[in-house]
Amino acid sequence: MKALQKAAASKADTKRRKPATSAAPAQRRAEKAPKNVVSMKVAITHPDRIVYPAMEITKSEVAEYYAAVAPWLLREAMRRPLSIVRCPGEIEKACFFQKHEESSLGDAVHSAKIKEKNRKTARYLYIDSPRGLVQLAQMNAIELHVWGATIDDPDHCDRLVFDLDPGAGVAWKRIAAAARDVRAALKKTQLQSWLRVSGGKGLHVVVPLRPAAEWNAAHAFAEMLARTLAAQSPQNYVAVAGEKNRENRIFIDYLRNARGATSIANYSLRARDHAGVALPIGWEELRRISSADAFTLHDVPGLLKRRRRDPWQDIGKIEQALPAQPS
DNA sequence: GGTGCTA
DNA sequence: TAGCACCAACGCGGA
DNA sequence: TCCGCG
Repeated sequence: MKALQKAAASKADTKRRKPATSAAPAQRRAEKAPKNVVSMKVAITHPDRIVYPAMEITKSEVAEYYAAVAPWLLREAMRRPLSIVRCPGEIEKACFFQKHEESSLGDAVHSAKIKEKNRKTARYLYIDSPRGLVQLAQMNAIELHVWGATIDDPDHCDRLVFDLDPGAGVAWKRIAAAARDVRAALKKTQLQSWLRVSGGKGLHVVVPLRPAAEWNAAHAFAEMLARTLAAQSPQNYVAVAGEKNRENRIFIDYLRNARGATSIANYSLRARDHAGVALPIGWEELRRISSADAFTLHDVPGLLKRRRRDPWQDIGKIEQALPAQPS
C-alpha cells in the first residue's frame, strides 16, 4: 500500500460530484439524503462524495459496485478473516487498515475470536453476506484483504498465494511468463493453480489445499519454490523482500503464506487512482490481456454478466495437498 | 464514519 | 448540541 | 532498534 498516510484530509477537501444540470431545490435535497443500495437496504451516507478523484467515482458507485459483485466476491472471501483498507476521504489521502472488530461497522459485519501470536485473542472481521459487504462499503472500505484460511480453521492454510511483484522496468510479457513458470513449478509437484490479476502491477498464482496445511509447512513450501525459481533464473526473479536490486526483476512474494498474512480478495477494488479490480481470470486469458490493472470498477460488473463460467469454478472442489517434505 | 468528551 | 480530538494493523527483513 | 514495504 503506497500511501497510507494518516494525514487527515481537511473538511474543505471533501469534493462532491456536481449534478449534471442545475438541480431544483427538491432534487438537491434528494441528493443530500442517504441513498439505499437496491435490495440490500443499506443506507449509504454522503452518496455523492468523490472517492476516486481521477475517475470521478463516488461513494455510492463504490457501494453499487460491491453490491453487483457480491455473490462472486463472497465465493472466495466469505468467512475468511479480513483486513480492510478504509478511505473516509479520497483514496491515497487518508486511508487506514483495519482488521479488528468494531461494533459500529454494521449488523452483517461479523467478527470471530482468533488467537494472535502473542497468545492473546482478538476479534477479527469477516463477512458472509452481500449485505455485510455493502455495509463495509458504507464504512468506506475500499480494499478487502483475506487470510488464506477461514475463521472455522484459522490454523490451517487452504489457499497458498504467490504474489508476482515486478520491479521497475519489467515488461508485461515477463510478468505473464513468471506466472506460467510458477504454475509449471507447481505442476511438477502435482499442484494445480489458479490465476488473478492484482488490479495493480502484478499477478497472483493461487493454490488450493484440501485438506488444509499447517502454516509452517505452507510457508516452507512456498519459500522453497520461490527460492528455487530465483536460483534457476536469477536474471528474472528474486525471492527476497525489499531488495533494492529488484530493478528489472520480479519479486516472487511468498510471504503471504504465514498465519495472519493476507492477500487481496478476488473482485476487491484497489485504492489507486484508476480503480483497478483484483480479478480472477483463466490461464487461457493471460495472453489476451496487457496489464494487471486492465479491469476496473466500470468494466467488471458487465464482464461478469457476460462470463459463461467462473474461471475459478473448481478451485474449491479439487483435493490436493503439499508434497511430503524431503527429509 | 463513529464515539465520547467538553464548552 | 455543536465542535472537536481521536480512533481504526502488523510482520518481515534490511540498514 | 528503527524504517520501509506490502
